[in-house]
Amino acid sequence: MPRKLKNIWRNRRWQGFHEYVDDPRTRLFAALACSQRIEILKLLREGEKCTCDIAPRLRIDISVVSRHLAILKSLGLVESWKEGVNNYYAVVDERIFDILAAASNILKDMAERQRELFDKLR
Amino acid sequence: MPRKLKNIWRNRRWQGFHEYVDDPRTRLFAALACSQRIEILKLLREGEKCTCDIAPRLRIDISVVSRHLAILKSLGLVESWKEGVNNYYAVVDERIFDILAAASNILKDMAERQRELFDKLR
DNA sequence: TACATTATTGCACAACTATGCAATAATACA
DNA sequence: TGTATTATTGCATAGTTGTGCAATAATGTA
Repeated sequence: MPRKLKNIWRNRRWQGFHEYVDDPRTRLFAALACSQRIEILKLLREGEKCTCDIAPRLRIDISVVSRHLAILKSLGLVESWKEGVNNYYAVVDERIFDILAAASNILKDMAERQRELFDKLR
Repeated sequence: MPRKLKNIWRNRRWQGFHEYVDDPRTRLFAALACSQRIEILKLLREGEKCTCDIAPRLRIDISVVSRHLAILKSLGLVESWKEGVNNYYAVVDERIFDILAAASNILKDMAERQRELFDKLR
C-alpha cells in the first residue's frame, strides 16, 4: 500500500473494494454518471481501441481519456493489454449496455408522464 | 426563472432537463451513485413514507433526507403528496429496482472474475 | 544510442456534492 | 391565537470530481 495514493485514486470511492464500505453499486453508477465515460463505452462496443483512438473522437486530452479508462478498468467494466506502445481496451461484460438501455427506457417514460401532466394543465 | 437558483439546484446537473445538455442518463446514474438514496428507494419500496419516517432509519438529518427526496423527485423516480403536515413519497416506476438488481449481478460476476484471476496467480 | 510515439501520473484548479445547523414555512390542534 | 410538529431552504464546509498542462515512463525505430 503506497504511502500516498496515486492521484487518480485520491478519494475514498475509487480507492478499492476493500476500503470502500458503501453499497458497491454506487461505484458502478458513479462510473456511468459521466457522459464522457458513456461515450467511451459506446466507442469500445464498436471494437477494441487504444487511448489515442478515443481521445480525438471525444475531443478531450489523452490524459483525461486515460483516467476515464482507468476508472472503468478499476470497476472491471473494461480490460486492457499492451501492443507495442499502444494500450488497447475492450468491454468485458456486454450487460453494461443493458443497464444503459434500461436507463434510457425509464427516462423516456418519465418524460412521457411529464408531458401528459402538462397536457392536463391546459 | 428565479434570479438566483434555490440552493438545492445550485449546479447544472440538477437545474432541469432543458438546461442540461449532457446525456440525460448521467442524471439518473448520479442519483443512484449515492448509497443513501439507494437506501431511500429501498425503504420506499416497502410502501409510501414521509420524510420523518425515513430520517431515523438512515440516521441522517431530516434536511438531508428532504434534499435526497427532492433529487429523486426531480428525476421522476418518486412522487409526493401532502397529508396534513406530512409529505409522503412513493416510487413511481418499479423498473428502477431492475436496474439496481442488474448492477448487483454485473458486480457479482466482476468480483468472481477477479477472484479467479487471483487464484491463477497462486 | 538518440529520437519519436503513446500512455500514465503529478499538480493545480474550478465546479460539484453530501452534510448539518439554523431559520423559515406550512399545517394541525389546544 | 399561540404552540407543536413536520418539511424545506439558506448558508457554510469538507470532500469529490473532471479537466488540461507538463513531466515522466514505456516502447519502437533509425
